[in-house]
Amino acid sequence: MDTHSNEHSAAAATTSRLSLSGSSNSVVISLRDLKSHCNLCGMRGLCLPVGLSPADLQKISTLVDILIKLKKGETLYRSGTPFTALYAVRLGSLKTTVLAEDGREQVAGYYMLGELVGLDGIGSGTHNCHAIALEDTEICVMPFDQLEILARELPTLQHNLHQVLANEITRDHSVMLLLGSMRAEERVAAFLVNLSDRYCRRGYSSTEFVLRMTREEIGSYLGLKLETISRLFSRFQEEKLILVQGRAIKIVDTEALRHLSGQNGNTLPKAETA
Amino acid sequence: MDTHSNEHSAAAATTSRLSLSGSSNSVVISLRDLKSHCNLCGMRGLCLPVGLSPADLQKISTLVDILIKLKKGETLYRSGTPFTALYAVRLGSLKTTVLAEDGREQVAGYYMLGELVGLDGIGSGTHNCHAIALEDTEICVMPFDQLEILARELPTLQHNLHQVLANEITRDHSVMLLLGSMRAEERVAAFLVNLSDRYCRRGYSSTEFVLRMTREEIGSYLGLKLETISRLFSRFQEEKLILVQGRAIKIVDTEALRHLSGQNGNTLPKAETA
DNA sequence: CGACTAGTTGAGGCCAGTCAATGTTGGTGG
DNA sequence: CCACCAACATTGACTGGCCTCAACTAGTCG
Repeated sequence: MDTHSNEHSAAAATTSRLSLSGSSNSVVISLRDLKSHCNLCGMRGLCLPVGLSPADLQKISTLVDILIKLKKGETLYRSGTPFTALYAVRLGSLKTTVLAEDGREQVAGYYMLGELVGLDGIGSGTHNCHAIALEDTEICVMPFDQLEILARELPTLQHNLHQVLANEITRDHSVMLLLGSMRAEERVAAFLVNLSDRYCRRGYSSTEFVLRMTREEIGSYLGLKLETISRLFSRFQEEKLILVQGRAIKIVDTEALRHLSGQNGNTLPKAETA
Repeated sequence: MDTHSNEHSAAAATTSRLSLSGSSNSVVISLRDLKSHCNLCGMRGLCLPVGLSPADLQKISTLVDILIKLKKGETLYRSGTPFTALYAVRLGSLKTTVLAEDGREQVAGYYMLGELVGLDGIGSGTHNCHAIALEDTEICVMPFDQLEILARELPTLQHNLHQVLANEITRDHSVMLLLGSMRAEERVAAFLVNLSDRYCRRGYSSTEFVLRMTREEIGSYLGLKLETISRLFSRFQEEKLILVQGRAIKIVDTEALRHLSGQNGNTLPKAETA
C-alpha cells in the first residue's frame, strides 16, 4: 500500500539489482521493518526442505530481507533480465512461461505457496522465462550470491539447495512424460491430481479448490487447446469424476482420476505391468 | 582390458556403493593406476564449465578416481537404485528414460561426451530414471558427497555445479516447449539442429554424423512414433534438407532446418511473427 | 447498456497414430 | 561363401483424437 519506498534504501538498492521492469508497479518492502523472518514464517520447511536447525534458520533469515508484493498479472521477472535471486512464494501463486524464438509461448510451471521460482536463471545468469503472478502474491527474495556464500558455511543448506534444483529437474521430467506420452484426458486428470496433492500437502482441501489459471493457461501447460480443456472438464463432470463451476473444482472420484492419470494411487501393486 | 580388479580395493568398494546391478558386466577401473586425471582429460571445460584454475582442477581430480566402461546396451544406473554420484561421459553416449507408473517408458535425455548424467537422483537420493549406454561408453564417477564437500571449499566449483543443475532445467524447458507446442516436422528438425550444434561444439562435423539411437528411441524422445520419424526423415530427404542412409545423417540445408525448428539461426529477425 | 473477457459446445478437417506388408542391415553358423 | 535370422527401417492405407473455426452464453466493468 505504501508505495513511497524511497526511504527504504536497502529495498530500493535491491530493487534495481533485481531489475524489476519499470512498468511494473509491484511493491517492495524491507523485511527489516517487519517481524516476519524465516523462523516465524508459516512456510518454514516448505520453501527449503527440512533439517535446518534453529540457528541455521536464523542465518538464512539474514539474507531474506526483501518482500515483493505483486498484484494479479504483474511480472516478477521477464525472460532476458539478469538473474540475481531466488524467489520463494510466501502467498499466492505464479506461472512461468517459456518462449520459443518464433514467439510461441508456453506455460512451463505453476508455483504455489512455499515453492521456489527463478532457478532457471542460474545457468546463464539471465532468466529465460517470464514469471507472472496469477493472483495477488507475496514473494521472499533470496539474493543468490549471498545464498551461495551461506551454503558454503551450512552443509544442510547446501544440500537443500541441491535438492531443490534436482526436484525441479524431476518435476520437469514428469511433465515431459505427460506431454510426450499421455492422451488429453490423462493429462487433464494428472493435472488435477497434481493440484490436489499439492493443496493437500499445504493443509488445504484435496478435493475442493479454485483454479488460478484460465483454461487457456492450463491448456498451454498441458500441450492442449483451451477448448479441449473445457470439453474434458465437462466430460469428467458427466462421468461423475469432478464437479466444475467455472474455476471452482470439486473432485468427486479421486481414485478414478488417479487411475486415469496413470498414478494408480495406493491401490493394488499390479506386478505384471513392466 | 584388465578385468581382475579385486586387487583394486578402492574400485571394488566404490562399485558396491554405486549399486551397479549384478547382471551388468560393466568394467570398473581405478584411475589411480592411470594417468588420466581431469587436468589431462580432453573433456576438461566441458563436463564442468569454465573458470577453474589448475589448482582447483587438481583438487577435483582427487575425487574422480573411478572410470566405468559400459558396452552398448548396458545400464549405468536404474530407476530406484540409490544415488551416490554424478557421472561424466568421457567417451560414447547414453540415453536416460523415465518411467510412468503404468509402465510406459520415455526417453528423457540423450547425453554425449562431456555431459553430466545422474543429476535427477539428488532430490530424493534415489535415481528416478534409467541410464543406458547407446554404444561403448566410458564414464568418470564423481561421488556426490565428496563433490559437495569440495564445493564448499571452491566457490567456482560450487557455482559450476549450480550452473550444471540449472542448465539441465533450461534444457528440460526447451524439451517441454518442443513436446507441448511443436508439430512433428518441427520437432524432428529441432532434434537434428540440436545434435548438429552439440557435435559442432565438440569439434566434430556439424553436418555429418551418425545417430546412436534407433528411430523408436528418437520418436520416444520427441513424443512421436517411429513411423513418423522414418516418414519425416524420408520427406526431409525428398525436400533436399538432409541425406539419410540408415543412421548416417548428412545435413544439406542447415538454414532451412533451423528455420523449421523455430530457431531462426542468425538470419533476419522477422518481427511480424507474433 | 454495450464492450470485453472467459468459457461452452458443435461441425468438420487434418496430423499423427495404428496396423500391416515389405525391405534392409548386420551378425552367426553351416 | 551364402543362408538364415532378428532387429531395424520404410512405406502404404486407414483411423481417430485433437485442432480449427465458429456461434453462443455468462459474468464483469465502465
